[in-house]
Amino acid sequence: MNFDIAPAAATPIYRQIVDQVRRLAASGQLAPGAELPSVRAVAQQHAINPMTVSKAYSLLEAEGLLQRRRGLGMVLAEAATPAAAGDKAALLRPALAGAARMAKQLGLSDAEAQALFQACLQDPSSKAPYEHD
Amino acid sequence: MNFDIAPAAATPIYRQIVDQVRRLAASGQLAPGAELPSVRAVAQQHAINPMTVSKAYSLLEAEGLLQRRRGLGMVLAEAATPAAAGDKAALLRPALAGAARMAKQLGLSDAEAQALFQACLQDPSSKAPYEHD
Amino acid sequence: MNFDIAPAAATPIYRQIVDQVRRLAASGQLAPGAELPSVRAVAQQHAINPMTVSKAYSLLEAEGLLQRRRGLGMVLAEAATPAAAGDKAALLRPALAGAARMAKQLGLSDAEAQALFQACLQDPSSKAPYEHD
Amino acid sequence: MNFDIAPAAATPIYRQIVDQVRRLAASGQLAPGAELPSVRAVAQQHAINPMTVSKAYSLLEAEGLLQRRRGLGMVLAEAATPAAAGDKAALLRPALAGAARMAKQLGLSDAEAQALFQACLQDPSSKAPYEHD
DNA sequence: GTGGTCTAGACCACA
DNA sequence: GTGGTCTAGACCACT
Repeated sequence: MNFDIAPAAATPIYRQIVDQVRRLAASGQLAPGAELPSVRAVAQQHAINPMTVSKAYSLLEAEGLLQRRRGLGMVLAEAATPAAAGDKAALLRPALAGAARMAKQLGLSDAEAQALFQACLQDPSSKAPYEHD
Repeated sequence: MNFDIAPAAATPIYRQIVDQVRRLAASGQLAPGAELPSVRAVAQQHAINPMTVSKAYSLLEAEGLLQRRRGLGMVLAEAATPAAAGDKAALLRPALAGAARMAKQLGLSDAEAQALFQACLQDPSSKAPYEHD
Repeated sequence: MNFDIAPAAATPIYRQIVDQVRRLAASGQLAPGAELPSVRAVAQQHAINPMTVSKAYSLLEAEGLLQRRRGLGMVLAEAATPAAAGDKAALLRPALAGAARMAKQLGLSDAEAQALFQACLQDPSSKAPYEHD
Repeated sequence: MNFDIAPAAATPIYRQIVDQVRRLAASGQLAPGAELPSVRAVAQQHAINPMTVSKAYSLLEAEGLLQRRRGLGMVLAEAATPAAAGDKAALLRPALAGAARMAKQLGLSDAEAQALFQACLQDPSSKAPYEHD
């Protein structure tokens, strides 16, 4: 399991992790009982502070999404079943709504905006949103 | 000219202004030479501090998008044609790319994501993205 | 007589005028009794506010360098004889001293700095110093 | 690392900092990855407001010359090689070009101007340029 | 510890 | 009228 982290992005690192776990859990790509990479492993891999990863995990634990298994690290909580389509939509909508407002301000037609989105869906490269210059 | 400001959003106010001017300039809705509302006017209208508005304008000036007409106010730079102000697509793509990655992590199909985006384009309500809790 | 005015520069317009008249008078390029261009002419030629030109002339009058001849406009005061070389140097030194400090911070040798200055002396084009981005 | 700040000069403090960092980066005296003194440290050392320092750093970040290491401080951007930071000559030329035009207006010969510049290079004392009266 | 953001208010300078 | 600059102090967020 790899997190997709952009240290220079505007969204704080701990939040990038939290949001990603939420989404992976909602989609079922992370199954109940599945182990998460250790704090140290994540920290080392992305050259970030272990405290940052730990903070993210702690938040997810407080939320009930993760469980601490002694000596084993964190695993996805058994109760964390994949979400219904509606719930998934709720996690995605804010981002899309923001993009939609931007498209309007840019004077793009709905068709143009959708074409651009389609391109992004097919090409998963490119950077994170809201980066500071 | 009115800015669309959400004081409670996670994105700082000054940045909301900066981003909006960029998009309005790129779309041509703000023509080169056009006057921007005065710092004091914007501040009063949205009940925010003049310095916050001033900060946004200063950044845009440093960026070359705005020019100071001394003692008169700020105008959109003559050189800031919609083309020069940056591709519309370039201003929108980061947000869409981020949303696309989220959709993948949620296990949504491209069609599902597109449908949700379509809904957002037609319903301009809803909140700003990336709000902190 | 033409003033060399850069409306976008950091130094205020009125001060650009004041300093220029001082230098032209010190050098003798503007002789005692010589007429200065009218406020309206300068304002129109450079698309600046007549009040700005007027302010500059008033300051120079208060300084004794200009005299108001009724119906004739401003003329250089009879008492304004060309300055000695030492005085001219005094008007130029601050600018050169600032440039010298910059050269040091840039790690340029004296020879390199002088070569660059020599180039500037021979090519009178290029922009004003201290422009805001 | 110490900044050279003149609180009484006409050039605003934040701009003195910005310009100095630019020059130190261009000269290589500040290497990519090097840490800058903290906002609070600079503020305390020169008895100025932290926001003033912060403003300078923010501008330099927007410019791409500095990068924020969250929670740690600012470092010179990795991409900011002396070359990329802008030609040394480009940073010095505007000041020299302005001085050259002044010299012409003063009726000084190139040799006289050069001699005066030479003196300034050897005597690093003297005041900042463009002080308002 | 770090920087970011905003406020409130002051004073200046320019046109 | 306009924006620019700085201060003092608050609170937040990240590491």
